[in-house]
Amino acid sequence: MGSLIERLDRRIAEALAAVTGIPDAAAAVKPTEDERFGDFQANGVMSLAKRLKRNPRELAREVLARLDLGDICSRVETAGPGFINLTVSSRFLSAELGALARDARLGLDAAAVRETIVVDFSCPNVAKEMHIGHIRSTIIGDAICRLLEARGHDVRRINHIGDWGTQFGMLIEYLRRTDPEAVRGGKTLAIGDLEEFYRAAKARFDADPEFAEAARREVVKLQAGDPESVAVWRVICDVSRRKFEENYALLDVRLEEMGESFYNGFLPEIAADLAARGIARESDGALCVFLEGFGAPFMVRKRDGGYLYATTDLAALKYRVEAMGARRIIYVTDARQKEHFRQLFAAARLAGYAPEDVRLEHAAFGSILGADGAPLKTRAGRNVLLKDVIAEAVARARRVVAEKNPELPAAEQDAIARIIGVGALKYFDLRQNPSSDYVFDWDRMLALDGDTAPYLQYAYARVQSIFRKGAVREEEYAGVDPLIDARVEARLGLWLLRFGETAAAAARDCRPNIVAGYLYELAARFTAFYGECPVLKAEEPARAGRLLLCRLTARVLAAGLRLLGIEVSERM
RNA sequence: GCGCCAGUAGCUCAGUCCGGAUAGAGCAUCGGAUUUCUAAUCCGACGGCCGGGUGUUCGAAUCACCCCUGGCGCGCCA
Repeated sequence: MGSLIERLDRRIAEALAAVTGIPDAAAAVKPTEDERFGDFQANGVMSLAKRLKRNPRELAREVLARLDLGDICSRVETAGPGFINLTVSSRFLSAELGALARDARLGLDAAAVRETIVVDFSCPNVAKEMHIGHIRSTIIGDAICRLLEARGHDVRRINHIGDWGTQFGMLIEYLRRTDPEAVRGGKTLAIGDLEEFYRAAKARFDADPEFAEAARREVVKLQAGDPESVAVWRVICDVSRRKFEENYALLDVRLEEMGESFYNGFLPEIAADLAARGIARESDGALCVFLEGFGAPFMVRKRDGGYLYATTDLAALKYRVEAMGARRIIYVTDARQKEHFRQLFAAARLAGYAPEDVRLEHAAFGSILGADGAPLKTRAGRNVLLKDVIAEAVARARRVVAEKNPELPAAEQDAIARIIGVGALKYFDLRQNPSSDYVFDWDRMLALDGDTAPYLQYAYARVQSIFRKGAVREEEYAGVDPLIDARVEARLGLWLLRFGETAAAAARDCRPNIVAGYLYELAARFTAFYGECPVLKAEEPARAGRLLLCRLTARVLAAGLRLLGIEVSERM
């Protein structure tokens, strides 16, 4: 059936086509920004009039004469230079809300075509602790996956971890020397702190020439598949993986690991294929793809014969298209890699690894800055660890819960603090357009007022409180078409109807912030309704209708937050 | 040098792809609301040459061109 906007758009487009004879005339229906202009407006008449060199107001009147929207609207009128303003009737709104309440999907329809979509996100490096630099990719990537999954797609959440490369020689050699038992048996491992381990290995590498030489020999052995080297490499990867999983569990993020090493065997054939077909050629001893419009070539093999991340990315892309059947590949990485991905996509198209109808997207995100405007670091100038950030968010939330609701049992306070703390952390990131940088601010993130997760979660808890307080049974409101009397009810109801189209737009554009903005507005409209309209004490039939609005609000809030990977609490 | 991104209220940001009505929100500030379903709330006020300029258009934060400022990226790291 489509969203209300789509339906209005279609009807008006038909009238436009009938009047002008232009079949693809766009009605351009949008919600109004000012309520005096009704609920929706169609802007299409004006641009069409321009094209036809006609008077837009006159054209609008003709379209209006052709238009019968009596089943949806209580008022349809032309205004200004050629707008058509639409006001939805309360009878229609009531029926739509009744139908929405009976829809398990809350208007969020599955996409017309189910596609396999690869989302490449998180991607930490083995032997390094996850830090603040991984939070955006992990949180945004997860939200994008949830959005696409909600649209019914077959989403592959790929963790393209950095588990291969020259630094492994150093790490393997270091582990051999400092924990030979772990290397042999692998049962216990002395790597407590991955950051520390990496730093120590690096320090030794820089200071000890004999060690450095041994490390270089290790690289060769590892790449040649030496069993013992591979075994030690596995041990290091396993330790890292366990560390990553701790973070993912805290964040409730699920990933499928396919690291760089997975593509190792494909690299020579990629280079050979590109060279054989003349797509890449030698330059200064290196093998490069020269792409039009780029300053630098796309290098796939170094002078020394080694491969680069460009080669791995190309191999991964090819694999995803050919072996996994991806119709869309989304890379959730730092905006600084924009040029790299433009080159990667161009090279993949040129090589035929990605046919034109496979969409390649770089969902780029900006940096997290400290209060000083520089990228966020600890006071000592180190990376802020992800687990520390999560712990701090939960601890801060815990203090607030204890202050606001001291009578709750400690265990429940803990559980609520986790939901609020992690939710606040995620929401603070997701509410902004991914592409922009943002300033990290604990106080704003966990503030109880304004556009924050706690505010949304609180709105949810308040709705649930109504049902608890009134010991409301489902039969009391299920199946009714709510009476829409008050303006605040209509405003809430109209907004509830837009959940599906909003989530679909966010999924299409890889923009979780669209959902965040929607939910904030929903919570605001709900609290306005809540403040003005008594629910439990209302007379029937208003009471049942308001209960239905409350139930719908709670469901949409929970479902919407769920799309962002944020949980709700029945009480807070 | 070449390229990419950003510049919107005191602060933090939406809106820019696809041009519409008087440019929105949050915070901060100020004023108001509570015998009432969680005040972790709500209502109101204040606050803008949308970095500058030129152009296209009935109409520009949005499109084009030029300039200024800041950030970032640019062959053998990822």
